[in-house]
Amino acid sequence: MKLEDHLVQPSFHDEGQKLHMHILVIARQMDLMLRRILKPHGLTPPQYNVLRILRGQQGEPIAVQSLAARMIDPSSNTSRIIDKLVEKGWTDRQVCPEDRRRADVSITPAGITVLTGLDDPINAMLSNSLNGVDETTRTQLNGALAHVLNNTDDIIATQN
Amino acid sequence: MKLEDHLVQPSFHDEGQKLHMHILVIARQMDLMLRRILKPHGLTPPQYNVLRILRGQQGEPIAVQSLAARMIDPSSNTSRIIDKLVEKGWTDRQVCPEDRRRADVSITPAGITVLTGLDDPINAMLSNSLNGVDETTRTQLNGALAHVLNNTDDIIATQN
DNA sequence: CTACATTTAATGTTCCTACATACATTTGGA
DNA sequence: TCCAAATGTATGTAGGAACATTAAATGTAG
Repeated sequence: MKLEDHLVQPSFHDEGQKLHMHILVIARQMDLMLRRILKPHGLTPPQYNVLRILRGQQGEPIAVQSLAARMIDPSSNTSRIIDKLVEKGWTDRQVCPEDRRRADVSITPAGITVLTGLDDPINAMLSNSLNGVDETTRTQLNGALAHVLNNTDDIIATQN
Repeated sequence: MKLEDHLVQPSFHDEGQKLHMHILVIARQMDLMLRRILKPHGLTPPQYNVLRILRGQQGEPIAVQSLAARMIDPSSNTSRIIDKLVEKGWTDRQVCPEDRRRADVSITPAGITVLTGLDDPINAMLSNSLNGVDETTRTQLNGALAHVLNNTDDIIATQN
């Protein structure tokens, strides 16, 4: 199904607008696919994102704000996302002794187990979604998108 | 700011994963920029999306389900989005005489006026965000992303 | 023409998000 | 030492999104 069919539109006359729409629609689809995989495990995409970051810490606890900075959506309400994960026993949170304002967060063995079970289906999904896009093209895409990201960063910084 | 800095990650070893993250982060940024432009006008991105589709109809009313099919996020709660737009006087909704299950929706002159005022800032934002990406590259990107969209469509259809 | 299925839109409900605000703690200067 | 500002996290609140359910109208088979 082409973008034009998704949006039931005869054609785009502007490659830029089409690109914009492609990015939005694909991001939407990726989110949808991810949610469907995560749902049976009682996880949302931001919660999964947090667990992934914590696993990447290899046991080293991390402050809430550093977690937030690493998230795909940095405006997420990190405290409450952690709440949910603590409830389920997948993360630990405790007051940092050196600075009692801070909360040190880390992943539990149970959290690791959940993630491990998710690795295969999610990697499969990602790899399938890029089927037929060869390595060279992927690199080119990333190059161009890095450019776009730079631009959007500037725009957002200017708005602030 | 590179993707690696956004996610405070030293590097990606996999172009596919990087591409995935690029799409998610950029989509997120585009949504943020759009929301900031729309907010003073009391519009959300899905509401704006609906108004754009209605304007494209050139006066021809459209059923709620057709509207939903044209939206970037087709799972949106179209009825309630229209509620908001009707409240503000930017759309009309009336029962379709031929099939009284249907609701015919159209944009009002006031709605057109709002959109007209938004055209310039939004086009500027879009064009700025693609600064430095030449036409050839845009076309290449769209080609590759069309491929990705095909794949995600398949995956989602299979999940259903 | 009646009963039942299907279609279309609206609504109920629960959870999540965005944004603002509050609270506790630390820091740095007078 | 004391106090104002800054910092780090949590929470209050309003609104939106996701998903299921309902209600009304139409289609269809017998």
